[in-house]
Amino acid sequence: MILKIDFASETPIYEQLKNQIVEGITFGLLKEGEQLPSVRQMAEDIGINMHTVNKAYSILRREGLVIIYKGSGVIVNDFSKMRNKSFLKEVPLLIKPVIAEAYCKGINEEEFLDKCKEIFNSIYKGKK
Amino acid sequence: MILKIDFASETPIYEQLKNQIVEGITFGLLKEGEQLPSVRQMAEDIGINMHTVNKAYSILRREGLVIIYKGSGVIVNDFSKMRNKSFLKEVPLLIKPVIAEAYCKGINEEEFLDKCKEIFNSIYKGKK
DNA sequence: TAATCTGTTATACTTAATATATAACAGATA
DNA sequence: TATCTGTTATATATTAAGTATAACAGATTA
Repeated sequence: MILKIDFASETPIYEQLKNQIVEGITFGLLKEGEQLPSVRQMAEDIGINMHTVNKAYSILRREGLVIIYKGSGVIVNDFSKMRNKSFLKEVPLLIKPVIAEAYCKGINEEEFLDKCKEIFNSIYKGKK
Repeated sequence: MILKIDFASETPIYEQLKNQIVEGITFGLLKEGEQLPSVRQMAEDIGINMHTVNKAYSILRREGLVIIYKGSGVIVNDFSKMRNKSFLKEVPLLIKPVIAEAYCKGINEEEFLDKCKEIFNSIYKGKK
């Protein structure tokens, strides 16, 4: 899996890393049970500090997306069986600002939903 | 219009303020041509610094959502005629991480799109 | 005209988040 | 026994965020 960190971005490195791993899992680039590079290896590959990687991994563990075996390594959790209903309540809080800005800039409901559907379609494509 | 700032939030104050004004415009709480409180008045109302308000206002001007008259005040721009096609390209970048996380946590396409539609419906409700 | 409002700019300061750097520790593996 | 794994601790540098004061120029109003 190829990771691209934008060092000029306002988004923190650990968050970019976390997001890309989540997307890797979602879009099928990272399979269930697959092992992630060690914190040191990942840090060396990207050219960042070990602790920055560790921060991303820890967040992923807290969210249940990976399992960390102390002394062994980090593997992708079986999220197909997972169902976190509570996150459904957070979705509106996350997308409301995006929809508001989009609407102000002349983007209508159909256009917005199409973009969402495109993303879901690329998820299904990665799964087949 | 009622503004609620969460001082314990990770989201910066100026960004919360900006988002709530954008949402105010979108959901019809702020009408076109309506004047916003001055940077000093708004700062006093919320209990924050003048510069923090100014930062939010400046961002809104850069995005074309308000017009600032130096010496006079800040008014809501006529965004009904505005169409910023370039933002349509940014939408996937903004919602992709949200969809990815939602999908990992067992939320499917229908559930996600329903949340989006609910938000759009509340926009239409505010406009009628 | 003078006073007072508006946004703007400049400077200085404090706090917190981010990221790095080293080191050491305990569990797992070869 | 080495060497890998994640983890914890400590220290440091940098940057973003927020505050505090002050001054400036344009607009408004008494």
